[in-house]
Amino acid sequence: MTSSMNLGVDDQMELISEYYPEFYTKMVTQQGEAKPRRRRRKKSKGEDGGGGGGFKKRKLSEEQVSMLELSFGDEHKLESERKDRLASELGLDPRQVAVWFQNRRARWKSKKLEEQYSKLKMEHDSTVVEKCRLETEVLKLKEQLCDAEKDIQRLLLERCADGVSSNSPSTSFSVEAMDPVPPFLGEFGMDGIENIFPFSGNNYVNQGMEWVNLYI
Amino acid sequence: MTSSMNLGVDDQMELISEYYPEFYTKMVTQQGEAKPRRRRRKKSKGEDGGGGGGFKKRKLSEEQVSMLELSFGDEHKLESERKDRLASELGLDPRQVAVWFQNRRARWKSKKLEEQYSKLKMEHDSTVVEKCRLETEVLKLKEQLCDAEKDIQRLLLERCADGVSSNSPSTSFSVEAMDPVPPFLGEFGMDGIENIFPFSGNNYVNQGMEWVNLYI
DNA sequence: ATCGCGTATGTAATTAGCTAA
DNA sequence: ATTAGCTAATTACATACGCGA
Repeated sequence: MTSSMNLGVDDQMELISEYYPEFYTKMVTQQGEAKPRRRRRKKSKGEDGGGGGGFKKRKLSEEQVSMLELSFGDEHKLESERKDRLASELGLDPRQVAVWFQNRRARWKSKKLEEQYSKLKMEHDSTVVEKCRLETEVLKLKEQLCDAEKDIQRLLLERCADGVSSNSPSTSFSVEAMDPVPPFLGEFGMDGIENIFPFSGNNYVNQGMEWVNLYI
Repeated sequence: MTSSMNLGVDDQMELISEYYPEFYTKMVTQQGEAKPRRRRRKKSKGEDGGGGGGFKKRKLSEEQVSMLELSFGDEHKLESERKDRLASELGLDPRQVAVWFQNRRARWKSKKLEEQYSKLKMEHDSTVVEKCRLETEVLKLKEQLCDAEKDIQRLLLERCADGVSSNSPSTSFSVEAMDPVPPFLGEFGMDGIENIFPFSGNNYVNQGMEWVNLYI
């Protein structure tokens, strides 16, 4: 509806012939068929290829494509020399070869991107599983720690109760033990415990059992 | 120049409009000039036989595109009715409108995919960070648990040493009275031990249970 | 600096295969 | 069974950018 018809038919034909120069079109057919009046191409396969109104054969032959693929596999870049060689070998215009490579690179890129996506997806999923596992482990450990703390409190109370007379050089512990112990050993809260039990040094963990000597 | 000499002008137009619908759409925008004659294309691909001339401008005008975008924003699918309406409003072949929508959907899809990728990437990264945090937390908790366990061992030894003379097994249970720990202790068959050490029997004991033998 | 070339990106159009009305 | 519309892949062209002689 917009203007469009300000060009004459000749001009349009000129444009057509410029746009679709024969070298890629292999043209043809020119079937004398009367008029494709109004008809939309009755697609279905054969019609076009055979002689229906097909103007051009834009599709590359299988051989051409496989050759191009082979070359692409060697190297995604296309130097002039290779381009010209391929073009003459395959009977194509160098321009076609160049365009094919451009498009092939684009395709390769998006496929690559898709691969990366699914790779990342896998990685992510397994990381999520790991994270869940760690979360439950943390919960379990916290619970255990809580229980252990309760045991310690119990033992301390017990000792405090019947150990007043005994030789424990650290009666002060008992007093300290009465302090409100942090109900839940905080994420980083060994401090409370250490204050209460100064005998549990930081590093004795490494060696393990020397402390036994103190009591044996 | 091409092979259409045996078709009348009308037929040519029909073919043209069928295969190259863009020819009766824009062209305009080309500053009025009836004949876009000779070269504009600098050169390079120049060859192009024939007559050089013109350019094609197959691009849709901005107005057309923005209209289409608007419509696409409303709804990605395109019903016939809308297609025809748009086509006549924009002076395009319905086929063009359909093609535009198809391509637009494809673009939209790949953009969407890209978004999803970066979203997943973000998510993944933050999950990895979380996982690291959890790992260190697990280590810390294990250490704390180990320390607590050692304290318990020490206290038990202490109690044993003290209590040989006057141990009141019931005293420890008085402590237990104030312990609201639910007795879900038996998971790992600690029954015998719990009788002796009625602490919250939990898995944490399992880790270093060997020492218990010393007292049994 | 300009030009030529290759590349990257975006868009238009075509084709083949599939599906549903 | 035909037909229209869709997706996915292809082919082609244009435009813009970078680089090197």
